Amino acid sequence: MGVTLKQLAASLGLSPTTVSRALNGFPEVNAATRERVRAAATKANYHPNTRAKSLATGRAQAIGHVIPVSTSHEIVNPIFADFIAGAGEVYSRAGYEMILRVVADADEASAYSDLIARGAVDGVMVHGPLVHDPRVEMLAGLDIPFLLHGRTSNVTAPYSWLDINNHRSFHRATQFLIDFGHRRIALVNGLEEMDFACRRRKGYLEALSGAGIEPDPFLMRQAEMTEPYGYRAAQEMMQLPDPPTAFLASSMIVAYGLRRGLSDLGLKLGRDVSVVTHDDELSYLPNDGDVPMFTATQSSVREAGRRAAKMLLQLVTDPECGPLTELMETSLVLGASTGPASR
Amino acid sequence: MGVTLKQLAASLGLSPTTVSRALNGFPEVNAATRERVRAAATKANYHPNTRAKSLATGRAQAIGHVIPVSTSHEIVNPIFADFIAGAGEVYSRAGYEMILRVVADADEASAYSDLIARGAVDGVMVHGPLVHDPRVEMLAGLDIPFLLHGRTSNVTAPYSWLDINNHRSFHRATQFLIDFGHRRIALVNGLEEMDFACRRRKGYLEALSGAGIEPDPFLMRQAEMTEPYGYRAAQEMMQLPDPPTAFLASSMIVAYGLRRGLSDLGLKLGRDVSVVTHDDELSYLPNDGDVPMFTATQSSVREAGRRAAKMLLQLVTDPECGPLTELMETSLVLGASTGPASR
DNA sequence: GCCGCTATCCAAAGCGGTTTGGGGATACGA
DNA sequence: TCGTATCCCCAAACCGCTTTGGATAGCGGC
Repeated sequence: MGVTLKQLAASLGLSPTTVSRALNGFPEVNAATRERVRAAATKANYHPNTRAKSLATGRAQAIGHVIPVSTSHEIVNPIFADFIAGAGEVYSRAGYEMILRVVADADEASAYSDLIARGAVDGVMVHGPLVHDPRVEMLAGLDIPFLLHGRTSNVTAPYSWLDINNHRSFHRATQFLIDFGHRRIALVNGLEEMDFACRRRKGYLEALSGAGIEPDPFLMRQAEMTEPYGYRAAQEMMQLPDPPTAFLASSMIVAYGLRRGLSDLGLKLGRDVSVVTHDDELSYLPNDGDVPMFTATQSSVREAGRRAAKMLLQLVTDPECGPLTELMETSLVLGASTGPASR
Repeated sequence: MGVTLKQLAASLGLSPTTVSRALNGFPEVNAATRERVRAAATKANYHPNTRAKSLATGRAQAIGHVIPVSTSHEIVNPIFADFIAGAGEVYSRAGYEMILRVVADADEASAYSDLIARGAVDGVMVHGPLVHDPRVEMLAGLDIPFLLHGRTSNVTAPYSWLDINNHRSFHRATQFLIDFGHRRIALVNGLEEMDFACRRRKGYLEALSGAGIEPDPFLMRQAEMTEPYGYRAAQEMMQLPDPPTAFLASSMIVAYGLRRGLSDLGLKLGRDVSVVTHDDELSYLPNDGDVPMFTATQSSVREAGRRAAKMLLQLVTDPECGPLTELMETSLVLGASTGPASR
């Protein structure tokens, strides 16, 4: 399907060389000829074969994304969709293809090396980094640009990443609740083997200790971020002898669960109990309006995808431009879910 | 990066031909030689270059997915993530790559034809088909296998698709509510230019008319399926002079919104008001447990992704195997959100 | 008329694989 | 001893594009 460069050249009575140069904007071709070639190309709906082109140039014009699916619970992190949508926009505009691999997390390392060894991609995006993540060192030894969405904590050598300031976000959120008089503040976190969750916890703990509040293990949870997880956390923690007066949630989904759990107990958000959540600004769970439903540390994961893609493309075009890093700050927006500690 | 076939052959004192045949399991090569080649290949971490291979064979070994992003509201449909996770599994196992394009819906047609003209893919998956969808006819003229996740209604020529029985699902769900004595049943649907939403509406209307119930335009809504949309629908419809006693929602996200809207009005699901929703079984919004929260027509979109991918691969390997179609039935599971019409 | 330049174009050699069409041993039968 | 079938292996062409290294022609200057 589709005409080839050779056919196009033959139909024009020109050599493939000239046609190639005409279309790629090289100077050594007559302006009139170039126009003639261009017209014929669009008329014949000519598009250069990607595989041939990249074989000849040595550039794949593609970026690889490997999205891990935890074998244990088979959860697909809902933020991937928005992140990828953001990144995809940038790739399309730059003429890059996005190639996606969905793999069980055990096979992730091999998925990367396979992709690279086959020359299928010019760079890779690393999703969902763990606190101790072997992938970074593996990729560092593979001589290909890569960028983490997030960071990892056990790697000393510099690498490129884009992250949000999880530590500061949760420190601020916790401090905000403390300022409102809360002292029993629960943390309903994601799995703390994930780097982002670990940093959030640290921010939370630091704010508590800054206020002289002893952390209570009964008020800290970690799990995959589903709605029922939030529900159970609310229900169970509120039955403690000394229940929390405020909750800190790691995602909107969890916050919805909290809200349901609390409202089933007859408690009203912002009056009886406070909730602050992180909000990735997923398009189908908007937290806006005149007064947002939740007080939230918010940062668009879609925008993160866009920026990360731009950074990675920069690394691809100029591998020497050094490790690129960006720390996005979140904004703490006030919603209806928080209020002063009652009692 | 990575050794080439030629280098590997040279290091073994063999010709590229023999090495290629040894690795690809052709019979005309000595068993001992084959083993020697295999060992050397794994030792050198040899992986054939994808672009070269597919250029030589003429097969791209890749499937294209074009995911549209509505320019108006910039919503990324959350079911994409799970569908793609399911499809991705199948592709990896079959040695196919998944290439993804995220485009504004206006550019969608050109995204497909570009992908195909460049020879980047062997087949394409069509997402989110509309009632009147120009893409199907376009693709039919392009001589490449394609498969719709869903169906479209204005195309007479046969084509391949995998869909759930939206009509029957919503007919059953509506009938179920009618059997419980409900007569004021609201439909909180997705955008009805989408084929799935249109079929759901038809199923709903048919069940109503079968019971001699006149549909009420005030009880029917359509919009992009966000949580606040569900919330507003509940709040506003319950203020009607003759409010609904039951709701039919097109997604879990919308159902969550309904639930919040109703509970803010002091109404309890299953007792004061009934809600039935469609449930795509997204991993982070599980609707299971001893008694699921929502009565739901359910069908795993992840499984749909797996099956669709298998069908498409079948079409790719044997283009003559004719249009393939599969209609998945949903199961109606009873949850805590429904009860007999009060009063 | 010859030289050197510039402006245009082209032939051919890759890129890294697969595949066609042999070709040299070795073994076997006559 | 020769022919021939079988087993292994290889040289070379090809996939569709880019790119190197000329080649040709036109033109002004001496």
